[in-house]
Amino acid sequence: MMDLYLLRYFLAVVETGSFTRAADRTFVTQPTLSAGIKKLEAQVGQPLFERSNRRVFLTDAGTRFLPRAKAILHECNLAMQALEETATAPVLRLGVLTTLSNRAVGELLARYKKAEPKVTVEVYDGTEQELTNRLDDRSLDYALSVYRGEGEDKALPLFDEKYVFILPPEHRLSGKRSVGAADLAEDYMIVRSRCEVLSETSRYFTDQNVRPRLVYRTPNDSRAIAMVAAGIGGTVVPESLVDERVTAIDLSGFDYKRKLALFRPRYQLAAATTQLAADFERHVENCWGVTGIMQ
Amino acid sequence: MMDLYLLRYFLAVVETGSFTRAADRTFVTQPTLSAGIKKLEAQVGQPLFERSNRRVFLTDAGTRFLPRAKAILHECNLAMQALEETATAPVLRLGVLTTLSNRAVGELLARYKKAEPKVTVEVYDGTEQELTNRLDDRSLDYALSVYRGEGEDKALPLFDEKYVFILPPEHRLSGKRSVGAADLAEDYMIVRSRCEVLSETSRYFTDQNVRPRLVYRTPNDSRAIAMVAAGIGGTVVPESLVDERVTAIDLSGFDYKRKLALFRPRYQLAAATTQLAADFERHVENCWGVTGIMQ
DNA sequence: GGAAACCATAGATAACGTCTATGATGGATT
DNA sequence: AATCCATCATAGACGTTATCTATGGTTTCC
Repeated sequence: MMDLYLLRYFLAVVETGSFTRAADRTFVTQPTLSAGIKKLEAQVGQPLFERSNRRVFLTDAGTRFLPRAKAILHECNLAMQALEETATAPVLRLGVLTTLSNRAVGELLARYKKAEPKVTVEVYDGTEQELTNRLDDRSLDYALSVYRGEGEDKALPLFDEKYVFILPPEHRLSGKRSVGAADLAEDYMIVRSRCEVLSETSRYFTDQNVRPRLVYRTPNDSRAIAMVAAGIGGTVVPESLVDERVTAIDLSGFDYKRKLALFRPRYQLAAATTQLAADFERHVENCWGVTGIMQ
Repeated sequence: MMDLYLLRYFLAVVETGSFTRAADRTFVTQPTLSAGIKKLEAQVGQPLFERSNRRVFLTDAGTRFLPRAKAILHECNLAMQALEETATAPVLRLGVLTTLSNRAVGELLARYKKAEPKVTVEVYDGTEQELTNRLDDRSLDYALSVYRGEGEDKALPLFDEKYVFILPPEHRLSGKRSVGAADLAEDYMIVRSRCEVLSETSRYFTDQNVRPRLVYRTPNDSRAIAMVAAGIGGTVVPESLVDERVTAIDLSGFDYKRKLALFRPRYQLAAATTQLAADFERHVENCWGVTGIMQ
């Protein structure tokens, strides 16, 4: 495990181009800094600098490490800032799975806002794992994500939805109700890199000896749908993501579905917010309950 | 500055609920861990645990610190992983300002993909500051962001666009070409928390003694627009974000514009990628040049 | 050729992290 | 009520570490 003071030495060398100037900047002597860099290189297991003719250059490992070192120290600063901030007015911090429909989430929260105009909802995107982690580390209160059988103390089950394949409206297949993998053999595929059924989708095609050409990959579903609408290719999405800019068709034999849930806080809420939380949970259940999204 | 080994002690205490068990988990003795927690509390300047009747509870500061401590150690793990990863096939890492139109960016990249089908483009969202930081720390190659007069070595200037106010189509003002602040005095305001002209927007209304009610705040522009379309309120957006779900009107006297630019790599590209980069820059200039977005 | 600049090593030393031993406190048991 | 047990805090000892000064080795500049 590396030491933060060594990261400071490392960044000082990168910024100054010299061990001697870096030592000045970090208020130690040059031999101390030299030994510190040596120690850091031992900790990470490979050289970070190439010393050549009294000059210092980053190695490939050093270049790769540099943004990470900055991120670590940035997180440390955020940690100190978090401690310094005065407690702000309480808000509801809601995580939302990136693959959820913006429109559906917007409508859900619009209705909630009408019912509870004083509540501030902070919305955070994330992958399943990110949302789970943030619930665990208490940086989120609630999360809308995929249900995987968690107990009722952790999750309020919501509705099911299936996956469909979306295409530009002018696509030759856009009038069809359902197609097979072979129908898409010559088509372009857009990859939503955060799709829950990414590997299933891949297997669906490879099992039928079909290999659509991958032309674009993005974690941002709105961008993926925009790319479909723009005509660059098609992609698999949960049904609720379909909008009027694209055409949805079924994939024969692709029967995967996902069930959503509202994940509950993993810590004891303050007394002042338990009623607010209960109201929020009821609202979500009313709007997105097991019978589907309320129209 | 805090020490990482102390963060490990801290998390062990949180996870086990006890200094003694945390000491076991971190392979030190209980007095060592106790002193370590004391040292960490000195470093951060406030108590993180409340010791009460031989039990340990997180203080408010400790609760606030916990996700940050986890994030720091997570970044350290990412740093180590980054060093361990073998060099992957080179890609073009493009940062895109969160307030850019998904549709416009999608079309830009769709055209590029047609011209250069073999290039993998990784797209990352961020605020201006985040994109600048990531260009600086070399975790992005290019970025599409707001131009603020940077030199040609850093940025390729693109087109201008103005800001407009968007409303749900059925709004009473939606037929008008232009409105004043007073016309919106009783309306609801959605805040795109990453808008470049957030403070100017606030000042526009307060200068005219108007205080629209803030009902929703989100960093996600797609969600903000979905909320407008859902009828919850209106918001200020750059013109290119307007789509058919909403109505755009001008705000009288709100003359702010933004100029976009393609920000260039802040390091020497490898020889193998200089041609690719030049092609990409030309593509962007052709599509989003100073005359506006190519239709 | 000598001076200057810069990184690496050696040895000394103060500071540090950890140990054992023990104290203080409160709850559980008898 | 007395005793035992569990747990955190403190004290002192000690091995290790981070930093210092001194100096060596190499390269560049004048």
